[in-house]
Amino acid sequence: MPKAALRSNADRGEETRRKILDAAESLFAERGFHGVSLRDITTLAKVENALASYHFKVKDHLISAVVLRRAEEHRFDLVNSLEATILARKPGLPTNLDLVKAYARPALEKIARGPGWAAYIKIIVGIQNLDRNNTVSLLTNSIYDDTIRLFVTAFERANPGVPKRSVQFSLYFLHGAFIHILSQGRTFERLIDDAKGFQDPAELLEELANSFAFGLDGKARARAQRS
Amino acid sequence: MPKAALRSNADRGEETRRKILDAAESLFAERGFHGVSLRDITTLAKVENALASYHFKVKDHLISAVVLRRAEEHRFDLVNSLEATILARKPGLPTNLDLVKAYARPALEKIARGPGWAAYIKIIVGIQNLDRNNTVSLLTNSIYDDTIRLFVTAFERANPGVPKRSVQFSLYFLHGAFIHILSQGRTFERLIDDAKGFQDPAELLEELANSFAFGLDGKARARAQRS
DNA sequence: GTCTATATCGCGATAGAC
DNA sequence: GTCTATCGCGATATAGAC
Repeated sequence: MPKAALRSNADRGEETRRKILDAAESLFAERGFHGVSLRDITTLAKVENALASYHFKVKDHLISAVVLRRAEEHRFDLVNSLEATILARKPGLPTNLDLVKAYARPALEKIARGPGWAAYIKIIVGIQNLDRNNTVSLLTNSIYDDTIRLFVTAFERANPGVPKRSVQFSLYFLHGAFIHILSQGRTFERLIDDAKGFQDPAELLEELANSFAFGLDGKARARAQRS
Repeated sequence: MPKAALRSNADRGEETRRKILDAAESLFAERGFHGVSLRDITTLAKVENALASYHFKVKDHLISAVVLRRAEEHRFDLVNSLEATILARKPGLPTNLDLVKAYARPALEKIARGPGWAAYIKIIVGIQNLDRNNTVSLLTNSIYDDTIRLFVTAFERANPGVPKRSVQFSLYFLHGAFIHILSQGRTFERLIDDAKGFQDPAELLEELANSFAFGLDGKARARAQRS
C-alpha cells in the first residue's frame, strides 16, 4: 500500500493548501496580484484549478493567506531584535549602528534562508506602493505599525542632539532604502560594472549600518558645531 | 459656429490622444498595468472605448507612450543638473552635498509641478519592481542608464578616500530611498504622530542631502582614523 | 478533499458605417 | 477621427459526481 494512501483527508488538504500558497507566493512576487491568474497558480502548484477556490474561496483571501503565513514571525523577530539590542547596552543607550542593524538583520536573515521570504517581502512592498486601501495593505499595516513605532522612538532617544523631525527623515530614508533592497529591484545593481552584486547579507548589513549611522552622527556633529 | 467645429481632424485627434494618455498615466500609477483595463482608461478620459485601440493599437504601446512623453525631459534635466554642479565648482570638485542635490532636484521640481510627474515616476518604479524584461523596463533602462552612470562616476571622484564599492553602496541606498519617496509610498509617513508630512520639496532635498552626504563623509572619516 | 464541467463575466481588439 | 456593435478569449467562481 503506497504511503500516500495512508494519509488522512485532512493531511492531503493541508498539503494542497501549502502547494497553492507556495506557488501563489512565488507568482505574486514576480508579476503582482493582477498579473497572475488562479489558473497560473494551480498549474504551477500542480493541483486542479477548482482547488484554489475550494481552499481560499476568492483570490483576495488567497493573497492574504500568503502574507499571514510569514508576517507574524517577522514581526516577532523585529521586536525581539530591538529588545535584545537595548538590553545589551543597559544601562546605557544603543548606538545608531546598533539600531540600524537591529532593524535590518531580521529580514536579511530570513531572505538568506530561501526564496520564500524574499517573495513575501516583494509582495507586501509591491502592494503597498499601489492601492493603499486593499486587503493586504491594511493587513500588513495592522501587523507592523506598532513595531516600527518602537524603532522610531528608540532612534529618537539615541539622538538627543538631533531634532526629532530630522531623525524621522533619516529613518524615512533608511526605510525606503531597505525595502528597495528587499524587493530586489536590481535597477541600480545593473548599472555598476562590477562582477559582484550587492546581495551578500553580511556586507549589506555593514554598509547599511555605516551609511545611515554616519548620516545621523553627522547631523548631530553639524548641529554641535553650529552652536 | 462653435469653436470646436473650427478645429481640424488632426487637432481633435491630438486632444483625444492627450486625454487618453492623461487618464492612463493616472490609472496605471494607481493600480499598475494589469490592474487597469482599457475601458477604465477611456471611461476616465471620457472618450469612446475603441479610440484607445485606434490611437495606440495595443495596451503595451499605450503605456510606452505614457512613459516616453516624460522620460526624455527628465533625462535631459538630470544631465544638465549634474553638469551645472560640476561646472560651478571648477576647477575643484563638487561636494557630496552638491551631488546629492543635483541628483534629486530635477525629479522633486517636476513632482511639485503637478500630479502627472508623480504618476509617471510611480509607473516606472512600480513596473521595474515586477518583470524586468517588459517593454517599459527596457525602455526606461535605455533612457536612464548612461545618466545614472555619470552620477556614479562623479560620486566616486568626489570620494577618493572611500573605496569605490562603499561609495556604490551609499548610492544604492540613496537611489532606493529616493525612488521610495518619489513613488509616494506613505508607509512610513503614516507612522509618525506629527501633523506635518514629509512632502515639502525644499525640506526633503535638504534632509536627503544631509543624510547621505554625512553618511559618505562619515565613511571617509572612519577610514582616515583607522590608518 | 478532489475532479469534471460549465456558468457568467469583463477583457483586448476589430469591423465597418459615418 | 469617431462611433456602434461584436468577436473570441480567458478570467473567477460554482455545481455536482466521486
